Amino acid sequence: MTESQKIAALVFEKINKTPDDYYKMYPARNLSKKSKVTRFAPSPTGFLHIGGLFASLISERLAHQSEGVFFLRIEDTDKKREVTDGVTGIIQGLTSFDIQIDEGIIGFQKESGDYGPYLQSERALIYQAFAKSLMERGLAYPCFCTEEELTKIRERQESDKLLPGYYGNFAKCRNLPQEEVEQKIKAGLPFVVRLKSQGTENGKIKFKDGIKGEIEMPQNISDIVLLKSDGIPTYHFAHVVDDTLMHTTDVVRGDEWISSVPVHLELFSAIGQPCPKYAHIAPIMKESEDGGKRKISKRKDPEAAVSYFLDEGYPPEAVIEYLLNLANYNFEDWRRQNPGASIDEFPFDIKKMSPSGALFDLVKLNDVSKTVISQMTAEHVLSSVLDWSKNQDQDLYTALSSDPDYGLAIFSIDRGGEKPRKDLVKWSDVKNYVSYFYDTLFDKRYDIPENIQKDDIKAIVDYYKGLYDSNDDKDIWFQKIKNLCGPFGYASEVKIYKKNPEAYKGHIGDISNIIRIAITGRRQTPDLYAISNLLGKSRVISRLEQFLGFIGEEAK
RNA sequence: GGCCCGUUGGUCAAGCGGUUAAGACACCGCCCUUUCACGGCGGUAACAGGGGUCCGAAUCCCCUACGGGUCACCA
Repeated sequence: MTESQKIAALVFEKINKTPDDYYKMYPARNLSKKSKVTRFAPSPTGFLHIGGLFASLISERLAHQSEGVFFLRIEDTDKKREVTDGVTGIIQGLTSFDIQIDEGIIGFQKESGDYGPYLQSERALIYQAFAKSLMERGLAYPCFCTEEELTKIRERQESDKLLPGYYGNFAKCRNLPQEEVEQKIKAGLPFVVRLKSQGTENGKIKFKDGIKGEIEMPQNISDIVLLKSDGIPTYHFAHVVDDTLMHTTDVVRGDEWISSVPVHLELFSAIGQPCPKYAHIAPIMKESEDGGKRKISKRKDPEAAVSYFLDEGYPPEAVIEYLLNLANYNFEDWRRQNPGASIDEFPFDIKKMSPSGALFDLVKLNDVSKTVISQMTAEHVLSSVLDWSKNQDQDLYTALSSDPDYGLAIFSIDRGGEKPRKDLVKWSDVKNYVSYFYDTLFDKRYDIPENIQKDDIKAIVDYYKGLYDSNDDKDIWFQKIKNLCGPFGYASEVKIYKKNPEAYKGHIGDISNIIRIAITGRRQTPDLYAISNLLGKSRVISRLEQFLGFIGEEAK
């Protein structure tokens, strides 16, 4: 028995499995060569972040486009930062946005797949077996340095402007004699397990990142911590062990990890396994207070949490489309050519991802969302609004659910066809959009144009009230409005007005607008004829009377 | 500070040694139109700066500036 083996046996006396045992337990996946295995591996430290959704979306696309597997692993190795319900929040977030998880943690205390457990806190023995093997081979060692000692080292390195880290002469425990290790362990001193780095000061490593391209960096020379004093691994070690055992082929993660790639590469080589392909994605940014860019932050920006978009009532698919847009510039073109196609058919290409961080553009999201909603069926809109309003707007929910057919009729106006309207950006816009259809919701706020005299408005509405007949077909109805123009000094067609604007007070548009406002309160609505029909004669008349009363008050 | 990454209109971006430097959003104008919207047409607006290499540079190289990341028993 070598000295290293003796120390390993002492440190890990209860560990009797070897990495080989685990390789047998978790054999290669039965997938074709081109199939990618990807994962999302968040720590449950809060809600699902928009960046996390972005990374999962990309990972999921990569896997499912290649008939591979996308799994969810939870990195709960830091109990201090953990949040109750963190895991549930992440799963709910992913499910709301229709990210299909094939394997791993798939629900509350629910797991599926042959490569588990997928909760890192339940994998302690596995990491320890790998650490033991490294120690036996002299590639890891126990370190008894206290926090104070480490702080001192760091301070010295800072003041002497040396490379920070536990390496070279600073690595006091790197070559402790066996007897001393033995004695300290028997004395019950706490210790961590460190990598005995084989890197050299001037050595370089090269790797190819799927997004950033060729990158050259100095080798890792630091004896980083593998196992913390509680026996739980650090991220670095867990990543290497897990992604080896779970046969991950492509690791997609935020580019804050790029500087630890040298560590990961050394770790893979230490356990003698190939490393996966890496793709480091740039963070989603936000315009900062001083006009610059900064990473979108959980604390400052509500939109950092994906729940924000759900609460606001953005359809999940709109957010996904926007994100896809950010990921691949050609997505928009594809969508235009394939309206209605499932995003599964979009040939997502990781090489098309930008190496630099994009500003989150709410205005653009709004545009995408408008288009998405405009292409939904009335049934889809109604059920989505119902779902949303149930938790977010009781009054709206009560009104809509009281008569689903009526609601359906409302959302059917001007929907479908070649050029659907794009009035709705998100479900929270709906109340304002439908309020005039419901006496309980109607706000009676009239948006009256300034350029028309109150007396005219009053007279026009009064006159219209007299000639409105719910039995008229659309042409007759419209002809009546046209006929109304002349007597009040308005042109019955826009063209006529434009030829000779001086001759008129305005044109038929102004007249229709007044009627529109009288009935609905607002200047922008879909087809007024359809609205009137839905409202029914008595309500149209009473609306007109209500308006007349209002404008009478105003005149005083 | 060391090490990495990045920088094309307001925003997202195409571009891979020769282009009138695409397209989308936003903005403006016109047309269509019973309003608004939708749609159509058009417009304003960009290669961070400086050096090279080359007949020729947004594109290749170097420097500078700015932005971001990272240097934990956090992920």
